[in-house]
Amino acid sequence: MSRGVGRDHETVRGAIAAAACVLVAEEGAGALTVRRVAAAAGVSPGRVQHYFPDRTALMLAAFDSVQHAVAAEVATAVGEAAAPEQVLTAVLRAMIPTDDTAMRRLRVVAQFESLALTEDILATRIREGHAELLAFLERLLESSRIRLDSNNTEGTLQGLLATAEGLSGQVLLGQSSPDRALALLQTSIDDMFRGVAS
Amino acid sequence: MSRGVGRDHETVRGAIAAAACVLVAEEGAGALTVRRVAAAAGVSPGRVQHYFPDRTALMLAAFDSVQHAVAAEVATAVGEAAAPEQVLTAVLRAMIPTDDTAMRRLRVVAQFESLALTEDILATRIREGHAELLAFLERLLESSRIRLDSNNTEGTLQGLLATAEGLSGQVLLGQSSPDRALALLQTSIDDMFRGVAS
DNA sequence: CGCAATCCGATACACTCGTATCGATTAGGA
DNA sequence: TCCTAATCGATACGAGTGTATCGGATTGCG
Repeated sequence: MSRGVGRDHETVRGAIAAAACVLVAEEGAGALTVRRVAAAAGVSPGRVQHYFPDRTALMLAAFDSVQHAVAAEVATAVGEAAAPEQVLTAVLRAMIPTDDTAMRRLRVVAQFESLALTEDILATRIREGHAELLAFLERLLESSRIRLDSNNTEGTLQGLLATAEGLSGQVLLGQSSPDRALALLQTSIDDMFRGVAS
Repeated sequence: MSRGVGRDHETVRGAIAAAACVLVAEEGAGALTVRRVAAAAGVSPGRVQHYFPDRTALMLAAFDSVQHAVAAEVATAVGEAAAPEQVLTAVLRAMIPTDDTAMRRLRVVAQFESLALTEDILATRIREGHAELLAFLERLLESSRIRLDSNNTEGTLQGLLATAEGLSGQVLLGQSSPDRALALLQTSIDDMFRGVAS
């Protein structure tokens, strides 16, 4: 079944999109090309063209691929934690790359974020994902007995997310080691939980 | 004096680099091309080629252009402030884009940061600039009577810078309004100055 | 068994890219 | 004055790009 109608469309699409992601991680967003993605996936350029009509469609599929990977990472971080505070901490720590795979994944995310400054469709999707994560964390804290100070849960969470994103960028650029970034993030989290009537 | 030896080399180079910056701000890093930069600068492609031997040289010149603009912005922010706390606050607030020009400037910085994930030379220069800013702020606070808590001035500053960078990214992506980002940044700064023996 | 739909490789075309090169023009020092 | 070096525009070439198109191969349904 190497040809014909029998192929699982979504499987092939996903494999090509995944190959596109590792290509972006290693060579940047400028490598998002039909022929180079085909080479990275070990596939003929015609096949890539068959599954993705546009270069834009290829780009969006690659973005969906990382976004799903990030969502899965967050899900496992949530699953391993018990108390709401631990969930929040786990999610935030997952935004700091420590091993190679997280490094690659976050490099891809960074590349797409810079692409989003030009491509409006990407910006919209990133905004949606960001809002979804924020809402999830907000519900998490509000449904628990945890009440952050200054009755401004959303703002506090947004600040924490910004800190984690900034630290992630510092690690990606080699300005800070992963351990140092994790430590700084932890102090920010602790500062937030301090002065809280738990 | 439109031709010949009389031209001021650095002036022309700077003008082309500046045009390259606005091009990157509007169309992304993928627009960093000899011909497109020439068109944006209102200049023949041959002239751009004369002043920049490589595409890499053009890229580095454009990066130097924004870096100098950022340094100038920081300098004015420092000049307008009096007390060291005000200087720190002014520098951090300058990292959040409020008007169009700051928006464009920080968009360019973001594009170059994503390029730096692939181009090592850019990453080195960004690291140097970042370290320089960090050292400046550290000297500023240590030379004054201000002593931050936990005798960890550098770490605290790095955390604040990460927060400002993260908030800047959120504003660039439209996830947060400039006013909201400024407010969140201010609370982070206030939280830091709280519990300090001033 | 047909046969239509899908899958896939190959080719072609028009374009843009970086870069090399040539010739003309101009300014300023010998 | 004249001549060298700098400046600049134009052209050319090979490589790589997105995309359209064609033909063959394969599968599953009627």
